[in-house]
Amino acid sequence: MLYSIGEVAKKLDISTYTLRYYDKEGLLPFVDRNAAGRRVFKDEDFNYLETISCLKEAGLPVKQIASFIELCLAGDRTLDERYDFLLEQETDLEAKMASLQHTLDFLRWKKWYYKRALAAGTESVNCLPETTLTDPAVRAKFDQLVADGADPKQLGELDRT
Amino acid sequence: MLYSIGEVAKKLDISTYTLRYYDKEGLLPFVDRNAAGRRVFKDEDFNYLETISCLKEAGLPVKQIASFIELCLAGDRTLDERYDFLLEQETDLEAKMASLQHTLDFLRWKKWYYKRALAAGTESVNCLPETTLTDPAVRAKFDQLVADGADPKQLGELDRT
DNA sequence: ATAAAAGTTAGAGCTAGCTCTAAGTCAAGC
DNA sequence: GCTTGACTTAGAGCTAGCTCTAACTTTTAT
Repeated sequence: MLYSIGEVAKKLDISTYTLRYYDKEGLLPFVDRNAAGRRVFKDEDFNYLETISCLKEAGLPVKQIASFIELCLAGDRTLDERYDFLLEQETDLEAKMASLQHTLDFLRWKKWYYKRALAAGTESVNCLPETTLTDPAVRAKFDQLVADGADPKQLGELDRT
Repeated sequence: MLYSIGEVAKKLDISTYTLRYYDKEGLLPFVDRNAAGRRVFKDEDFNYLETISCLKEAGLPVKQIASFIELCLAGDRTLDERYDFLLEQETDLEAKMASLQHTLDFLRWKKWYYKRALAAGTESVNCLPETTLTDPAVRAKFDQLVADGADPKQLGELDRT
């Protein structure tokens, strides 16, 4: 099976502009051309496209993805380099996810903070007297609930019955 | 305690340029000025700065963060809006993390793929005969190992003794 | 045979998020 | 009193990643 750039764009739900931009940046050196100079995608190209979209999702800049694709096309002598590259991306992504988990923890603490404020009708229930500084005891209370096994997501959940 | 823009920049490990840019974009309306017009940060401002850096980490555009900060300064009448905002960010971030988990799964499958290729000395062990299409049976094997309880991270780990 | 749809290139334009420069003010140390 | 360094503003400049335009060619449908 062969596919035009428009068909590929539709399948991957991206614009033909973007695909041509990727090609220009060296992400699609594997794409063939027909006699008229039009891009012709093959079934096996979707292997590469899947890899590209994965690396993009992981947050890699286009140039780095291009150099990985280049390694792929260079044949079996770059197998170890490709493995190392993927290992590095795995490590980076694990770090990123850990960081996002902290961000999520923060959002949940703040949700609980606002749930308390809503119940009291005022944010000041969470603050030290006469200030807008968060009362460390309030934060400690939240941490304690979580340490005692409460689900941080549900702790901040509002009853809207 | 009061802090200059330079001190805050050092504490947060960002540039003073960036802090002024944030101010220009409305992220720091809470920062006071001294008689000479210089920015003066208070201890309680770090509450906001922590929130800002959390929302940035979550991937929110600066303008959206600015509108949340505006809500915060508007007082108790916006408590419910602020709660809803955080709830939405939590939902979005959960979706994002799920998507990154898929990306990580893909990287680990590819690591295993290359581990196999390295062991054989050639990528073709993973492909259908006479093609560069990944053999579905190879992929299925990996999925089976994971389904049987193997750690996808360790499956692709290389022995480098 | 011709009109519409889809492809091609080169290159301009756009947005977000910084990052820096220029010209000037202010504060601290010698 | 003078230099050094940190601050101020307005606005220019930069990069990444698209996104689109213009001018042209090819393919498809009527």
